[in-house]
Parts: sequence; structure tokens; C-alpha cells
Amino acid sequence: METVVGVENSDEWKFEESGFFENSTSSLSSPKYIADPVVYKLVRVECDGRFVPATDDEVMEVEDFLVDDKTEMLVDGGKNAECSSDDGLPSEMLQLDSSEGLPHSGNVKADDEKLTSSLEEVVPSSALIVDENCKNLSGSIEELSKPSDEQPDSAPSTSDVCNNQKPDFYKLKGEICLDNLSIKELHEFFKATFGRETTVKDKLWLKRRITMGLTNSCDVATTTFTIKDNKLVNKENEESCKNAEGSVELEVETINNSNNSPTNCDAQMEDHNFVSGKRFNESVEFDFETEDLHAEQRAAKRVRKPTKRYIEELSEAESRDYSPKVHSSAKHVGFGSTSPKSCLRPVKSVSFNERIMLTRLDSLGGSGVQVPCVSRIRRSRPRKNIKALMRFHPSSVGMPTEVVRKALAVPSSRPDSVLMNRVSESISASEQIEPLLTSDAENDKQCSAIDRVQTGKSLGLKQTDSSEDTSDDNITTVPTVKGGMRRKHHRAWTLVEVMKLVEGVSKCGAGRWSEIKRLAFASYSYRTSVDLKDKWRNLLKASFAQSPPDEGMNSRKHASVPIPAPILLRVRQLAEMHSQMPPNLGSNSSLGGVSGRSSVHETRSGYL
DNA sequence: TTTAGGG
DNA sequence: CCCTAAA
Repeated sequence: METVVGVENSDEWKFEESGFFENSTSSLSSPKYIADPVVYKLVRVECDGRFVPATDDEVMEVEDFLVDDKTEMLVDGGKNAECSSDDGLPSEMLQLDSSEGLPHSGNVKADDEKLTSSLEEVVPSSALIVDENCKNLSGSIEELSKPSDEQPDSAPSTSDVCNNQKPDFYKLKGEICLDNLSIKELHEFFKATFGRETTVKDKLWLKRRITMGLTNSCDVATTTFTIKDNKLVNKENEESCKNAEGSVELEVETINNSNNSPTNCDAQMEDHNFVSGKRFNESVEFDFETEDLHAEQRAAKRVRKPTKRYIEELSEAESRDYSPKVHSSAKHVGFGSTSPKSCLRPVKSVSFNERIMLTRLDSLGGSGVQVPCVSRIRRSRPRKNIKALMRFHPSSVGMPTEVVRKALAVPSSRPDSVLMNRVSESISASEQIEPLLTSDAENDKQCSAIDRVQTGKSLGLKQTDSSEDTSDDNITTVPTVKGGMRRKHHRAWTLVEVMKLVEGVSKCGAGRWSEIKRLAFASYSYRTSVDLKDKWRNLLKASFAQSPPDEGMNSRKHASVPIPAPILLRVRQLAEMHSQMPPNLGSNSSLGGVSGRSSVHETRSGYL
């Protein structure tokens, strides 16, 4: 039995490492540190723990994998291209074929055909929609943007807007203003955005991080953090970005070159320029999240001996995000991007629950500390049928747990208070050795995924739930009286997720939830298409509800961050485009004033 | 299996 | 979120 794992090796791919380490210590606030310092080399780990160099095929697979990654960055638009250039990538990687506005990288070779076609699939469709509605949009946007404004444009003492001590950062005339937020607020915002806590105290870091998440861009200024319509304002390079992205005009955006001037906010509202709109790039956001872990550590302290927990978390993040073992890695899935040649190595060849001890040169404070790294296999809850089975044989629960755990020599790292989880994990682990135990559902999926990959048509399906585990470790499932299983914890929707959803709807149209699920939420396996639908329903409600999460509840104590007005605005636009406005609340929402507030028990659909 | 809608 | 009917 053997497995392919990633091992750090800083020599393998020149362009990956070039220039990084020089920068890593000095430029925490520079876009340069976006690149991940770790470069993997493929090796096989035999049962006895020996490392065996990977075969060329394997290496190739991963190379494609990486190239795709880079390509996606390019696809993401000009901003990233610039960013990438800072990373010292070969210039050929950065060239865009201006005739098509599509990336043609010398490194991409065969793959870029597929990529290109997939892009063409996506881009024109959005362009179509836009073309049809561009006029309407331009008209309605101004209309719509008003009701969502608390204060009319009558110069809301712009200094207030940006310099207020307690600004309503989420609805400043449709912008998100991260400036002047307290650390605590930033932490909240961070959590709402990424669904993950952070301990970083560095305001600048937090702001950049959030901004990057919200803009899906790594090109974030270090001076001011005002996000409008999911994009950062105050970009000098917007022009070039627009050109690079072609003529897809979608969102309202303002060009504003002055930095943080008090007039910014006003000007932003008045000057409605249409620039290219969204791009779909999971990888960017995804990378951010994982990179957070690294940067966080760096920012948090100096050189601290990594704690056990750190090691675990780090490894978890990596086995989820970087390890080639995570086949058609989730981070490569997304709109406008495909991973035509994901790693095909079947899960079953992976030695289950074998904790491979490795070390990686972690750039802890740039000091190059050797950090042990445990690589572990997915831990996921069992599929429904398994759980259902267990439900009918509760008495046998204890047995399989023990047996399986012993058999697999799973370190009892966690208390057994969560027996169910334990069993779940063990069982899902056993699936990997004993295919007979598995329902064919998963196998089929894997096969079909492979098939699609081989036909080059793959959308980069993630390997069923290979990355689900870590992320859903926390959501325990609980048996209900009626015999059903219910997810115990509502997984809070993060801003990023909401944005993905909105984008997904704009691409695929509301209703095609499974499509959206596959394309935009492939890496969020805990969101079912039904979840998406429900969330959209809520978003709709929220967006048409009178002026977003209103002042009424002044209690600054909202545990969750309100959905930013610009997003709601977009939801509303999309809803109108799809003529799926909620009854009664039609376009008269602008006149109605405080018409009814429809539902008092409108709960908190306007929040995350 | 996926969607739509009610609870 | 869950459940279910209907497609």
C-alpha cells in the first residue's frame, strides 16, 4: 500500500519559489506574500514509511495541477496578473491574449484549450445576460441604490462616512468600509467573511484579508479599505484590469484615484462607471483561507515552537488544500476554470488513517522552522445510508468503533464523548480499505468523475467528499425523534459563500441549484443544493425587505455581520432579471417607504 | 435526482 | 434547516 503525499521541496519548481523567501520576511503587507512558500514534491510513501520518488506520471499530474492553479489566477483577471508578476513568475505566464481576452500561457499547453473553451462557455453567457439588461441595470441601479441608503446623497458629511468612529461599515452607501474598525469588529467581520475565527491582532492584516476575500482579488491596497460592489475602490490599475477582462460590463464601479479623500464616498456614488464584473475564482478565495493559517501564524508571534494543535491544524489545512492526495482538489473547482487533469489516484490506494510524519519548512516568521506535519486521511461522517444503518443497530455501535479503531490503529486523539463521530470516522475510513462496505454511491461518483476527467470534460469535480471532512468536523449530526438525521449546528453562511451564491445565480440563473452547487460550491460540500435554494430565498427576502438590516436594531451586538448592501442590491437585480420578485414587494419598494415591513418575524434573513 | 415550496 | 411532493 502506498500513497502519494506532498513533501516540501523548495527546489522543484523554480518559478514557485523564485523571489519568495527574500520577500517573505519583509513584506507582510505586500501582495508578494500571496504565493505560498511551500512547494511540494511528489513522493510515494510505502507502508514501511519509506519515501519513494514519484513516477513521472504522478509528477506530471501535479504539474498540471499547479499550472492550472496559476492559470486560474490569470483567468481571475488583471488584478491577479499583476499580483502574480510580483511573485516572480515567468512573464510568459502573465501574458494575456488580447484578441480573446483569454489567457494563453506558455506553460499551459494542452490544457489551455480546455480552459479556453470552458471560459467561453462562461463568459459569453454572462455577457449575454448583461447585454440584455445592461440598460435596465444602469437605470435601476441608481434607483435601487437609493432605498438602500440610509442617508440620501446629500453629502452625508463624507467625513462621517469614512472617518466615523463607529461607522456602519457594511452599508455605507453600498460600500463596505473597513477603515476605522476596531480589532474586535474586524474579527467579527473576518469570521463572517471566512467562517473562521482569527486571532491576528494586526488591523492591517485583517483588513487586507477581508478585503481580499470580498473582492476575490489579491491586489489589495494597503492604504484604504473600502469595498464597493465586491470590489475595492481606489485602484489605480482599474483601467488595465478592465481591459484585460474584456468588455463584459456588469457592475457599478467607480474609478477613483484619490486616496481616502473625504470626497471619495460621494464621488463613488455619483460616478457610475460600468466596468467588468465578477469573475469566478474559487481558488483565490480558497487560497486566502488556507494561506491565512500560515500568515496568521507569522503575524501572531515570532518564532514559537509549534504547538501540537498548530501542527494538527496546519496539517489539516494542507491535507485538505494542497496535498495532491486531494484529487481533483476542490480549490480548482469553479466557474470559468477547470482542472482537466486532476490527479486520478484512487482514494483506495491511500493507506487509511496512516499518519505520515513529515516535516516541512514552515516559514514561521520567515525563520525556517522545521515543523512536523502529520498527513492524515479524510475524516468524514458517513453517508446517510450508513448512518441509517447504525440507527437500527445502536447496540452494535460500540463494537465497530473499537474494532475498527484497533484495526486501523487510529490514535485516540479525541475523547470518545463524541461516539457517533468516532464511529463515523472509523467507518468512513474502513470504506477505504473495504470497498465492499461502501455503498456504490461514492464509487460511482468517483468513477464518473474519473470518466469525465478522462474525456476532458470534467468540471473538476471534487472527489466526492474528500475535503468535506475537516470542514465539517464540527457539524455533528443528531438523530431526531422521527428517525431522521438533523444537522445539529447551522453552519453560518459566510460572506464569501453568499457572494458565491449570488454569482452562481447570476451565472446559472436561480433555480439551477445543483448546477450552482457543482460549480461554485464544490468545495463546500456541506452546502446542499437545497441549502443554496433556501439561502437564496432568504437573500431574496432580505434584499427586498425595506432598507437592509436597518438601524432599528441599534444593538451593536449582532453576532453576525449583516449582509452588505451591495450584495443585497445584486440579489435584487438578479431577482428582477429573473422576474422572481417576491409578490407584493415588487419594484415599488422604492416608493413604499416603510410599507409594512412585511414581516415582523422576518427573522434575520438579512444577516449571515 | 433535482426543484419548488411549506413548515 | 427539514421534509415532501412533483417532475
